[in-house]
Amino acid sequence: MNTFDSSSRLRIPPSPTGSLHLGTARTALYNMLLCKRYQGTLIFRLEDTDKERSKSEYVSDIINGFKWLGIEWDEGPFRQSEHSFRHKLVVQELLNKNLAYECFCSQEDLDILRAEQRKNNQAEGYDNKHRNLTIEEKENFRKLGKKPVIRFKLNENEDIIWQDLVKGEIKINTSDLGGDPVIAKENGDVLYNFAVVVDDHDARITHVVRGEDHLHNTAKQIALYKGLDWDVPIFGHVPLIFSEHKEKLSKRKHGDIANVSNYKNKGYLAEAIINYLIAMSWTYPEQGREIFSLEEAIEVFDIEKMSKSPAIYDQNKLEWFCKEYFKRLSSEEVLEKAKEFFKDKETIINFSLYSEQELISMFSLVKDGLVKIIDLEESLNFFFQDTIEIEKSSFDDLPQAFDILKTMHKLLISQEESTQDPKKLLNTLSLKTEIKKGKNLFFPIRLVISGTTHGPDLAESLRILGNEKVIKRIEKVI
RNA sequence: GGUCCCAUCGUCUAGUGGUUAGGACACACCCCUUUCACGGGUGUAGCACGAGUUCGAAUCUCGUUGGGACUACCA
Repeated sequence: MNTFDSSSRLRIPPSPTGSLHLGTARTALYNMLLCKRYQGTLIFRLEDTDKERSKSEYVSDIINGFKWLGIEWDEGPFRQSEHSFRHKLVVQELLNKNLAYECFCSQEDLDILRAEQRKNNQAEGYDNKHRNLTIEEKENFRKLGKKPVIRFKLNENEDIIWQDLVKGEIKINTSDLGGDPVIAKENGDVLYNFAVVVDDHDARITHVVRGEDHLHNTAKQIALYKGLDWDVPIFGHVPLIFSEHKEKLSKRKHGDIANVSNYKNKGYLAEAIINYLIAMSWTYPEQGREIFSLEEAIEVFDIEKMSKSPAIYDQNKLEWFCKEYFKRLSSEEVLEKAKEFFKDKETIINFSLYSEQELISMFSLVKDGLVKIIDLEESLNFFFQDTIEIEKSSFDDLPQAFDILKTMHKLLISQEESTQDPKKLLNTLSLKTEIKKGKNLFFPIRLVISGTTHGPDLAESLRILGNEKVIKRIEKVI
């Protein structure tokens, strides 16, 4: 059962009530994959019916995030708020058809009702009390200064059934939907479940692919489609991204990892994020294939092969993808990306301190194993620092450390040896000091030039740093 | 509480009635390396449980358990 073709119209409908969420990006990505594969049309719509919470800064964050990731759409961005006139018309239509009604229950009434239901172990929800208010009753409420919300009349005890693209048949009874849903607030603003139906219908959306947290909304929305006598789109509910504690990833609780801009700001590779996001819940048909481009995924992406269960966000796996992508880049490319990344940032990395050739050598030392551009500050900082801070105690477990350094200093000063032939320098040192174990020879030198025993290849590092810097650093210690 | 979804190594997954249950990440060990990495190799580790259907069940059915989502005049 493949329902997609070139007449398919899908959508990405983020809400600008927060910055771009990783899960939003992922469902957008799935929608785009499907659209591109079947040459359908992708509509971008901002769900900004909540005027209080929607902010223009979030709009640009979301759009920038999508652009950065390479998520493209065909139509839009549209704003749901632009359709408010149309929304009100449809509300009126529902009212006229007696499919919706005015409800004067106050928030307090509802709270009391819910508390009561909870106490009695009943399902919480509105009891549809105001479904059949007489004209007089309504007038009385109005005289009391009460303003109504509009509720949509759900058919009683009706099974809403649909064939979900990823979950299979799903059946939810209207009596389990928490009472007649409010479609328009007291102030006339329409609510999500209503606006989304009108907008999707007007945009001639054929497939709604979204997170499984919308499962119950879908039942409400199908009821609305039916009430309005509109064609019901095909639905697909993809699994959620979980945190390591197996709960829905949220920006409030999980901060940076849920925030797309965080990845961008730290210099992650968008291609790696995309690959990880796809691979999270879907497997490339070729056995064992994990690394694939967006273009390759578009060729073969299939929503029916989507996992049904949530994927736990795995930083290790993400970082593995990141490393794989950096490995596939040349040193020159990584250097270019770094220059671009650090361009407007305050950073220790000063590209004018070394020649282009030296920079390329430097980057080739750390390129493999790099997760994100910002990590370069840590792995490369010793090339740029004026003085290296070293804990004196670091030398404690290294016998002959000062012997090595003094010898090295002498060799360099006398120009018997040079950092430009680091292998020979190191060899001579090993012979002169009679140190066999590499660690005892290398660690003191590492400490002196970088302040740490971990880092890029020592010989190459010495060569790039050059005699002058190395001599200076040794002199600070001996 | 109610409704719905989900269930293969710690994690992501392959598997659609007959497999020594495969791969990847992570972890451990070994090799390579006069250091650090990279790379290569090996290993530890899984079908939640119980019935049923069947000659045969990770795979089909039911139940149990566990986890999650939803349950707004948010989206």
